[in-house]
Amino acid sequence: MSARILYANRDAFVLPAGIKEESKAAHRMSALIRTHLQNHPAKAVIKLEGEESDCVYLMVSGWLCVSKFTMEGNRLIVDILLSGNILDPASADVDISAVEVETLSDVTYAAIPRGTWLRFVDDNPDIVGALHQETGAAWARMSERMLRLGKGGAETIIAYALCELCLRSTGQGLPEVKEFHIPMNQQQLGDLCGLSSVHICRTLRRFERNGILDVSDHMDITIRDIDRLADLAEIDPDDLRKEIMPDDAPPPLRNCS
Amino acid sequence: MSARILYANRDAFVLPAGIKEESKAAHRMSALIRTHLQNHPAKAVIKLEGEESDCVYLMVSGWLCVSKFTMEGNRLIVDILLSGNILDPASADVDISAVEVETLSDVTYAAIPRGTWLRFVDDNPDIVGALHQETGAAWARMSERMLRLGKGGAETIIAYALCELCLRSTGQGLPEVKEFHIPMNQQQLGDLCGLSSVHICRTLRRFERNGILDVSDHMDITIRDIDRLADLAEIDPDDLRKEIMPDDAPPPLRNCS
DNA sequence: CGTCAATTTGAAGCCGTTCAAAGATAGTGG
DNA sequence: CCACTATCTTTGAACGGCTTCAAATTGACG
Repeated sequence: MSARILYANRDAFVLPAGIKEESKAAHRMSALIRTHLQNHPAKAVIKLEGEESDCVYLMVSGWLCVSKFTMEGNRLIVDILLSGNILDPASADVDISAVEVETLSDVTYAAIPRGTWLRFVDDNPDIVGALHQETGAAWARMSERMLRLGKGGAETIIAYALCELCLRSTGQGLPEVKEFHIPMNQQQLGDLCGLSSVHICRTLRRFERNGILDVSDHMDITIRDIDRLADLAEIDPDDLRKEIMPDDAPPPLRNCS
Repeated sequence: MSARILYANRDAFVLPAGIKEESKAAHRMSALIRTHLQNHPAKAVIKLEGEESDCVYLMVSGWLCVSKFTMEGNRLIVDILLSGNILDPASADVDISAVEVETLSDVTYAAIPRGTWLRFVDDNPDIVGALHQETGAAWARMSERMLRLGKGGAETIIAYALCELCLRSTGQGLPEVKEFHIPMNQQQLGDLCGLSSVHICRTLRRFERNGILDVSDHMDITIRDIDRLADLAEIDPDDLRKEIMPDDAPPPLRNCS
């Protein structure tokens, strides 16, 4: 059951497992996405918590963050969405978004009305496998982060967040990556880790002091000692990739203009 | 898009949105479940983290807990599964379970080989809507819990866990419920809340002292002041139900013998 | 150069953990 | 029926990690 979802930009195709690019399903998917394509600049709020929500989002490129708020206004970023990820912001009660959705960078996605999307899946059973796998991967990465949020100190949570974002955004294995960029500030990284921005700052500086990584120029991360970082994150670099990344996931594409 | 999944026991049926009980899909689903039905006693480990995993689980009755472990052996319960819930323990890398699955009570479920299940969904597009909604509900309730795990004090986390479990296990609205039972000890509730069992104990006793609820006989909860409990949990009882419970979810069934 | 946002650093305080030991409860066998 | 064991709950005391508040510093942009 290997499944693959591949988004390209202009010549967009979404290819479920084993579907030839020339197949009907591939062409229909491509058309569906192209019809609903949207671009948004960084720092745009796409959807508010509690707002009406009738679309499913298929990410094409860029960084999207999905968050929830406590009554005192504290935010937790529930998940980050990158190229290839799928989101239905609706709660069990359809039409009401359970989350806020916001761009972290320039973003391109297809916003497909839920009815259209479900009908499309109905009519193209070939993509069920790919869909199942993408859903599973999203669930797995939320679980991993949740584990560290619940048990696990600040160092573990932060190190893990960095590893996850590195893996997912570069599409490469951790050992290969030297540098990568995260389009978030310390406050947002704090919201992702359930920590105060102050503590993010302190911990990142400690990582630097200990020669684990360097941070420059608003979250340009240079990994200096991947082994110790992985230790702190409590991961096996290879295992984590297999757990949270769909098979054969393509490298993310540059933004479209 | 109202969808409904309904499990019955001997005369088992799973009914996606608007499907008549007499329809072909309903009969096939019923047959599929009945063929793969399994019973397990309480405290049985169904699946270990990292173990091979080739089945999708459809819960029929009982309480199942899904958990992950840190390297030091700390556990976090990632989700609780009740009647009607669906789980694929596999990570993105199929065949390897990302989680441990364990019974909290006597449990009945259908363990369906992943291939069989995906083929079944392929062949019965009518259930795609119901599946989508069930997946969304699972995601929504994980997000809610994650929010409180990240931001939010012990009182909020615990109060929320109680509200969620009450709603889901009784199938009733919070205001209507006077008493309900949770088949977990304080240690397990701690693992669900990311708190030590000691602190669970202290906080539950404080709730009692303040007249919010009573706990007797290993987690028989009697709600005394639902408004203050909901306040602590930071929920609106009605909203929460709509967010994390699928439409028209039937009340859970008693265990089968 | 001046303004605004983000980062950095210090100090004080609280919330939850850990360790340890004492009660409570259920199940077992004499 | 009582004694015995194992498991779970309860309570106390000390410790520590993270937060909060506040102020200083840096960096980006007009």
